Amino acid sequence: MREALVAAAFRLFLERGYEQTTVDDIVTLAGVGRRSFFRYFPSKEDVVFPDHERCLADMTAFLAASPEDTDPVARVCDAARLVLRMYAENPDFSVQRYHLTKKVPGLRAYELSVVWRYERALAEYLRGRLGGRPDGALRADLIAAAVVAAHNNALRSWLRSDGRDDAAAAVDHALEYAQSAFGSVPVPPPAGERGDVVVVLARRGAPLWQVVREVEAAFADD
Amino acid sequence: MREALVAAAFRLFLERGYEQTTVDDIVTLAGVGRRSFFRYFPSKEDVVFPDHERCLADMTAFLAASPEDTDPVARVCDAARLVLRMYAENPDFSVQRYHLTKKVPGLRAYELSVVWRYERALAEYLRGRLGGRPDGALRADLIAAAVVAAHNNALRSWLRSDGRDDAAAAVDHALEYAQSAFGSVPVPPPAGERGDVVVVLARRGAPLWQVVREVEAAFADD
DNA sequence: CTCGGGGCTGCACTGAGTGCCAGATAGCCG
DNA sequence: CGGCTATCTGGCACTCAGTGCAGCCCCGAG
Repeated sequence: MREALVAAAFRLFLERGYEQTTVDDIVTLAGVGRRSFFRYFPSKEDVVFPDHERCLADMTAFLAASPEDTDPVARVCDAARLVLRMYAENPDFSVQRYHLTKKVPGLRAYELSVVWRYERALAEYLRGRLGGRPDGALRADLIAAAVVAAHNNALRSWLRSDGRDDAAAAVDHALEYAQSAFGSVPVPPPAGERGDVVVVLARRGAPLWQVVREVEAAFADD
Repeated sequence: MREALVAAAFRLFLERGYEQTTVDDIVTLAGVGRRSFFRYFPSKEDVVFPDHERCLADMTAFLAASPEDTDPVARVCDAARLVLRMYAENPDFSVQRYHLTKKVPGLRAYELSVVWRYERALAEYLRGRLGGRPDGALRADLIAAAVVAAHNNALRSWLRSDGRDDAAAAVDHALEYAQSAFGSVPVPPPAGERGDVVVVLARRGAPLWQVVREVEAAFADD
């Protein structure tokens, strides 16, 4: 039933556009009652993202099942890879949907709210792990945002390639980048002790005052 | 006219809730025709964010007017401060709206699409400045996402305080944090030369392999 | 005074989403 | 086999957001 509705909807969306297709069109093509559509999909937009609800549940379960001693940043990166895997499971479907959401503002808005829920899930997990730290919530939000942005960047470039590029490699590269930016917030030092590796990086061209601030920030940590 | 509609709308929204208020209610209270509402606001949601369109235009103008030799990361941070200033100009209005959007999913979704447009503006500017660099687009997206997340984190904590905290100080602190994470992508070295300051930072607890990768990345830059 | 244009209004219409009830279907028990 | 219930489905009527259209008023130009 769900599958029949999704199939009918996408046929019509691709054929004559999203806004030119009414829910009545979909249900008559699928041969079911109009009321049943809204039983399976709370809104017309939901039929375009039929598996995100399940994926979000998978992600929260994955995060909830994290061992205590894993690097939380690496863990949220792995959580993001879960989403990519969902997209990669049906490349054709994902590419079609990409072209649809690219040109329909309403769908773009809906997608944003979906992405936002993923980001909140990551941020909540990170808040739990960075809770006591100074600026823990701020760090959590920043890392979640960066991980999501890296994931989306890789995902979109994969979708733009019509699913031909290597999605996993692209997302690995992008996430490594995000991880490197926040490499300063990894596994907390074993209780009681404090980690002792403190080095400073500023790439070519960084103004000196920034480097100094970095050093101060590193030591002001606790 | 706009102001009358916004005032009437907010009175009703606060009094009996957003979804319990119809557009007809608003226009009868404001004493104008229903059709005029949709002349000023393309949708019911728009009346809740009456000044974002102008603010977005201000931000794009601000970015377009950037001198060539400014640090692009600092520039987008300043652009974000523009948005905060808009919120801070009408603290009461902002706080009321915050409580409204917090509990109405439709408004939250709308807000996300507004925030997304700000983020796109920042990312586009950064892409222009980081264009040639390796992974320029990826860096641009990451920095934009982090800056927006930092701004939102500070903004929300200010809104939760009912406008009593110091918004500017909070956002400065949050943005400095975001800036420090990406301090490695500042003003490009003067044409022809290459900067020579290369140091490495890993805060306490960072695994060594990550530090090594940072060093490699720093030198693989060009 | 007349004419033309811009803003305002009312009206009628489409389409999304909801509540309600009736019919079908499947499974379970006697 | 018959009946009973729970769940799924279909149809109907309704609300409300959003749009196109046509008329209206007001105001300035000639």
